[in-house]
Amino acid sequence: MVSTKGRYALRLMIDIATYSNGNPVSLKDVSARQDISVKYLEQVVALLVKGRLLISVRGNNGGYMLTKDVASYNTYEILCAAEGSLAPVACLQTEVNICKRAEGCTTIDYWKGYYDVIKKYTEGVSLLDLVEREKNKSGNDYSI
Amino acid sequence: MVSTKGRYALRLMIDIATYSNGNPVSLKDVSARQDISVKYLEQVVALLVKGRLLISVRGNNGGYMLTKDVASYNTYEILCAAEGSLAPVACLQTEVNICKRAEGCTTIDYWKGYYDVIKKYTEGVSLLDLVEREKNKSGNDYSI
DNA sequence: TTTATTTCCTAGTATAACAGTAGGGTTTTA
DNA sequence: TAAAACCCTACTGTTATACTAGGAAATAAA
Repeated sequence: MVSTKGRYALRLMIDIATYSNGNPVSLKDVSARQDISVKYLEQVVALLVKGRLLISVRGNNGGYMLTKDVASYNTYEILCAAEGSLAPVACLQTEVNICKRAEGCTTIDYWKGYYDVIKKYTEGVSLLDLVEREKNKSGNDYSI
Repeated sequence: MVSTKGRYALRLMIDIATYSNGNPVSLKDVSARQDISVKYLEQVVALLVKGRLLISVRGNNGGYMLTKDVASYNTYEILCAAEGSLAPVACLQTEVNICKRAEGCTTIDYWKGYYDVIKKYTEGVSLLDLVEREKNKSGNDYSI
C-alpha cells in the first residue's frame, strides 16, 4: 500500500501546481485546502525539496514552487521522492540485488515484471494530467 | 510492498505444484526446500486453504494439494488470498468507497488505474508459468 | 492399539513502520 | 521589530510485520 506520505505528496504537488502563478504557495494555504496539518505537510514537503521537485522560499510570503514545467513531472518521481521506492519487494529496492537467494530465485523475474508495470504506469501519468482532472472538477473556482 | 505472507504464498504454491504428483505435500518438506519455518508456513497455508486454493489432508502422510489445474491459478488470486488485497490505497479495498473525500477526489481515478495495471499483470501470470520457470532452472533434479 | 506424523488453532512477542503532534529555531519581508 | 513562513529534531500512540510457541486433533503405519 502507498502510505500517506506518497498520497499527500501527490495532492501537495497538484495543489501547488494549481494555485501557484509564479508565486510561492504556503503550506498554510495547502493545509486549508487539503485538510492536512501544516506540521505533517512540512515533513512531506521536505522529501520533495530534497528530491529537487520543489524549491522553498523562506520568510514572510514564502512557500514552495515547482522547479520545472508542470508537464515534465511524472507521478513516478513524485511517489519515489515521498515513499523512497515503489518496489514491490525489498530485493528490487537497490540497484544491486543483495538477497542471499537471488541466484536461483524463480520469482525474481515475476517481481521485476510487477515492478515494471507500476513504473510504466506511474511514469506515464504527468502532474499536468492530474492538474487537468482537478480543474475539470465542477464546483471549483480558481479565480479566487 | 508485498509482505512475506504474499511472497511465501507464491513460493508455497509453486513448491506444492512442483512436488505433488497427486499426493499431498507436507509443510515439513516445503519448509526444508524453501527454508521457511513450518510454524510460519502453517499460518500462510491457512489463508490459502481458507481461500479454497488448497485442500488439506490431515494425519500421517498428510499435507496439501491443489484444488484445480495448475494452469487455472493466477497470481492475483494467490496474492489476494495471502495479502487480503492488492489495492494501493485503502479507498479501493472495499467494493463501496467509504472515504469522506471520495466525491470530488481527483486522485481516485489515478489510483484506480494504478490498481488496474497491478491486477491485469498479476491475473496474466498463471501458477503454471511460475512452475515452468522453476523447472527450467539448471541444477534442479525433480526425479528425486 | 500404540506411536509417529501431520494438520489445526490460539496466543504471545519483538521490531519496525505509520501517522502524526510538538516545540523551538532561522530566515525574510512588511 | 514583529509577523509569517520555512527548517529541524524529537517524541508518541497505534498498527502491522514476522515470526515463535504450545498443545489439540486426526490419521496412517508399525
